[in-house]
Amino acid sequence: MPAQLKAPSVDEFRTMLKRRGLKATRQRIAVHEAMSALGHASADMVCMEIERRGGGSVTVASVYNILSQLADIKIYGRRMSANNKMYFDVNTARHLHLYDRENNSFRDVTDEDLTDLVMSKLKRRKFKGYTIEDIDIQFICRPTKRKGATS
Amino acid sequence: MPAQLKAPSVDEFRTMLKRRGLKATRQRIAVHEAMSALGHASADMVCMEIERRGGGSVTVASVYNILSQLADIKIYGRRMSANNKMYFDVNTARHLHLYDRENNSFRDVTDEDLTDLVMSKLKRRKFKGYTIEDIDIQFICRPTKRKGATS
DNA sequence: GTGATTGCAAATTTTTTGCAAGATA
DNA sequence: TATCTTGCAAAAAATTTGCAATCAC
Repeated sequence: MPAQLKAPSVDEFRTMLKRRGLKATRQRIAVHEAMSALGHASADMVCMEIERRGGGSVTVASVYNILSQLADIKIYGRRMSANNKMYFDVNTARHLHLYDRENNSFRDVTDEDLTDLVMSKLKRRKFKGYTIEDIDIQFICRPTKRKGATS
Repeated sequence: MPAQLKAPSVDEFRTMLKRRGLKATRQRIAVHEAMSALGHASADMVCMEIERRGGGSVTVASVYNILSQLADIKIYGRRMSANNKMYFDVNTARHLHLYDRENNSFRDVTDEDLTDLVMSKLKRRKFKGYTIEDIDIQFICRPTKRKGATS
């Protein structure tokens, strides 16, 4: 079963911020704690998660700004979802994704072999005029229906 | 060089519509002609393309509705872009994509081998609770800078 | 203290919806 | 003609921005 990758601890996160010259504000820490719990989330999901855990809230606008700033400096990753929302990924280590198109949710999939395979095949392909920065592999799935399933 | 896949001709498109019991309206044909020229596009891009080629315009709202309807019945595909816009793909045949993150544009990449490889590897992986419907492989690229390039 | 950061509210941008008017089969 | 479609305008949803107030260092 594909386990979720582990997110950087709050301490590690603080260090990452410091290294970039960013301040460890209550809001940024709250966002990271929410993201650690969620794995992959959109701004409003992060907001709700922060509320849910109590201890002060953060404006949606700030959450947006924080998330995209963290993604810009590659502490988080960006994921595009089919429901017109920007999702962020707490983990930047290379991995694949399983996208549940019904619930618009992501799960991590680790498969070194597959990634390596694709990468090595790739070396043989050059796309004129472009530099490949990353490869995104995603399994588009639907939850398997089963009787008696509790939604 | 990765050639763009060929889109269904207008006649083929008419047939596809008929098969689904949809009427071949001026607007739908215009959308398809624009999509054929563009390959991958968002609603507003389609709108502009329709204007550009003259011969009557179509409302953005209608373009949205037409595109998503066509995607729902799998005549078109949906692509998620990094700029928070829904892109549509005139072609539904399985293929890979090159995503230009600078211009937010897509190009088709055909690579039977790679696709087959991934598919066969995949058969060995089962994700409990999910049915895999599709695999999305995308190369995230940036245009290679070159001197004297005309933007 | 001081510059970085957030809150708030308002502006943008993208997508969706309701319903009358218009077009297609 | 009967129904499916579109236009229009307005609503909803998602994201961005400006600036004063606040906080971390």
